[in-house]
Amino acid sequence: MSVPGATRIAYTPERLLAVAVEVFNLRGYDGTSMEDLARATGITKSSIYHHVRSKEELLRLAVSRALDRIFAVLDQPAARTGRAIDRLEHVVRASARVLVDELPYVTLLLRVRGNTATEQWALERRREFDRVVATLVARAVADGDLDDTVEPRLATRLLFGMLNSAVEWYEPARADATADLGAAVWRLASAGLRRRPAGS
Amino acid sequence: MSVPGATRIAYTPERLLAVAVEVFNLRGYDGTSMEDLARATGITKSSIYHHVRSKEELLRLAVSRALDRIFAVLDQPAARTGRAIDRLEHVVRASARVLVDELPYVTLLLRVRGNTATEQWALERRREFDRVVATLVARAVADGDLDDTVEPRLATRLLFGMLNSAVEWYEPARADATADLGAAVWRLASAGLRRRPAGS
DNA sequence: CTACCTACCGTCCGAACGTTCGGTCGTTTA
DNA sequence: TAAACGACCGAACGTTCGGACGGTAGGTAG
Repeated sequence: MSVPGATRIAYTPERLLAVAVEVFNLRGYDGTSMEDLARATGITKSSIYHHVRSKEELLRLAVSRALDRIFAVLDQPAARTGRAIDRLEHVVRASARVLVDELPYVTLLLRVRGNTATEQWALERRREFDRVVATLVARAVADGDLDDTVEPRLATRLLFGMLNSAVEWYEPARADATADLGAAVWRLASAGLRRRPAGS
Repeated sequence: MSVPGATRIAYTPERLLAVAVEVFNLRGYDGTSMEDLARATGITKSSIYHHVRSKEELLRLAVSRALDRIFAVLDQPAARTGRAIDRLEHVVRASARVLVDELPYVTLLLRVRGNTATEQWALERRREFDRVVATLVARAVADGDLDDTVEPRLATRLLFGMLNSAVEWYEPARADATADLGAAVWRLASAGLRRRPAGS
């Protein structure tokens, strides 16, 4: 932690995690060996075990981080008060911001398959998030703001399927038309792609 | 395992593949051992090698099947002639049908990460499909059928992100509101979820 | 100087991995 | 009836896996 100019940069669990998550996303968690991590970090396998207890702990730290940020969205004032449709819009836009800001961690979270206890816990929390959003959609339908032929659970899945697909193609480096992912998703989901016949 | 009265049902590569793909989707390809497959098939590891050359061959057979069906969509007449917007609608609906009909194979295809040569080839073919669809979207914009603020590549990714997310939640057994996945996806993508102010 | 700490390394372990091999057994063919 | 075949098995192969262990270099504190 001391900063004596040009000495070796020591690993913290945080920095180690960042490297590990990149490799996990490249090769898949199961497809990544501790040797792969050693190569990517520049330290040996045994040194990694100085910082973390196990390979699975790295996974747990990563998905916890992603889940914490995502659930924090639901606690924001704009997600808790006001008209359901506006709360929904806020959740979509804020989730998109989390996805972009924490891209590697969210990516890993969305690829979890349920092999270990950690992964099953992650899946359960994701389902919980979906349930909350589906409730929001249902209220927006009841309010008359969403088409009443919309099935809330289906709409939620398509909406977040669209948003979450970004982990497969979003490139933070490129400052292209996808500057605001949340805006693009919300626009498509609420108004559709089709050209409006007349004004507005 | 054999019951005295009944004749033994022998495995074909096809039947073996069906079982293997189910397990791959449950545990992930890298997370599945040949022992896992042996347990799931009821024959031994060595017997599996009587039918297929390697574990990777099972993956190749599976993703080939999915890719063949998906690319067949682009060759259908309705995808090759007519107004771009109608061709696009057909591609979405027909892709949805393929996704549902070949759910396990498409699921596996969409989870491929590029670890082996087989996987990289699968990724490249998927990109090719996306390119064709993006061209279709661009033409529909040029025709004035899609909003001209729509960025073709982004729209394509969101559209198919939405559709492809179905592999994570679609249950063929349940005959619920998602009877026609393609219709639901196309409806959301073209018109959006929002309630229209007045008639139509 | 000594004692101690943190970050790291080299070496090793048992288990599990994908794959191979020699062989068995019931059915089909000649 | 004898030969051939297809489907399968048990045991083992060399390799790689996640992880353990005993060290050591260098900074800091007394």
